[in-house]
Amino acid sequence: MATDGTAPSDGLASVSLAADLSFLMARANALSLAAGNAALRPFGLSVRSFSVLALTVDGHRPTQRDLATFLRLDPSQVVALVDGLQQRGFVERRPDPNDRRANVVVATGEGRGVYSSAVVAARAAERELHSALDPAEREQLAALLRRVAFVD
Amino acid sequence: MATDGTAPSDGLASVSLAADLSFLMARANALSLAAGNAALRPFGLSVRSFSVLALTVDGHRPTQRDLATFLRLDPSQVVALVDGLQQRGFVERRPDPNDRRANVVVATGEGRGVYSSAVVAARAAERELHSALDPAEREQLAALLRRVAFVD
DNA sequence: TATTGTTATACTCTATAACTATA
DNA sequence: TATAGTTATAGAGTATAACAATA
Repeated sequence: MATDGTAPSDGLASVSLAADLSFLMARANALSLAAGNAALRPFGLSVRSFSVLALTVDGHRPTQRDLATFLRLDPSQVVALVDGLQQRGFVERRPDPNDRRANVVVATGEGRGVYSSAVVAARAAERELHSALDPAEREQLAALLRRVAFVD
Repeated sequence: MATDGTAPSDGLASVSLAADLSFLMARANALSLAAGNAALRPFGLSVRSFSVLALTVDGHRPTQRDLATFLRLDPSQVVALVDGLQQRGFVERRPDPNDRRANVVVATGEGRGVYSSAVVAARAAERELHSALDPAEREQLAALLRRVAFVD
């Protein structure tokens, strides 16, 4: 392709890198992240803060440490994320009755309301991004990713 | 699970977020990025700089603009990446004979040597990360990701 | 002694705007 | 008028170390 010495415009897609799982994953994730953040911005959320909110709205009462472990974040990052959500009135810190060192993070009524709207927008953006795949393929992709993401 | 009001240790895996394609992709990519960077560090490379080097070693003569477009990076980021690779003697900037504004980026002999070692380490790290999948499943994952990553 | 949340710091990554030289 | 490369800068995101309160 470029054996003639000319600069290709988009022939790069034929390079070995394009067969690289890591590269494909990075590229797909970049698109996913951008679409997710764009969809969540009107709600004052990012993919990151949405993830924290999602973990507090359906009956779980995670400590900040639980959030850090599950989201693979440093505890200091969770502090900043919970600060942001608390300032907007979406979550509250409550003392953990089982451990006086720990804070349990719970969604407020307002937080649950914002989440229920935001999750619809996020799912729509996700479907849009994966419109090249049919529902069965989407489930197949999720199953494969789950096995890679949760090897532990 | 937490309907009794106690804080779960890892029950978060049952939350709706874990079924979220974007979340799974972000998590899988984070693992992939960490493994890739660790594997490439001994060569003085990161996943990012490795990608640039890979695009210059097999006969292509991309301009910096080509690199930015294909890697979905801002041109200013490509400047910094090429600077780093050039300082290590892995690539050179050459004037583009077809456009005096543009630089063509070409790998040096040393750059090609480092790449051929680094790509082995990167592929090994990738296989290790995806050890939960058999070869057919890995190809299936790559095919699905390719269709999401290259919708264009 | 070890752990939870916190603060502080630094380093990478990302996004943006402006400038120059060419087209 | 638009494009390639560059510079500068500011904002995210990430990683690390240290500290007070508690286990």
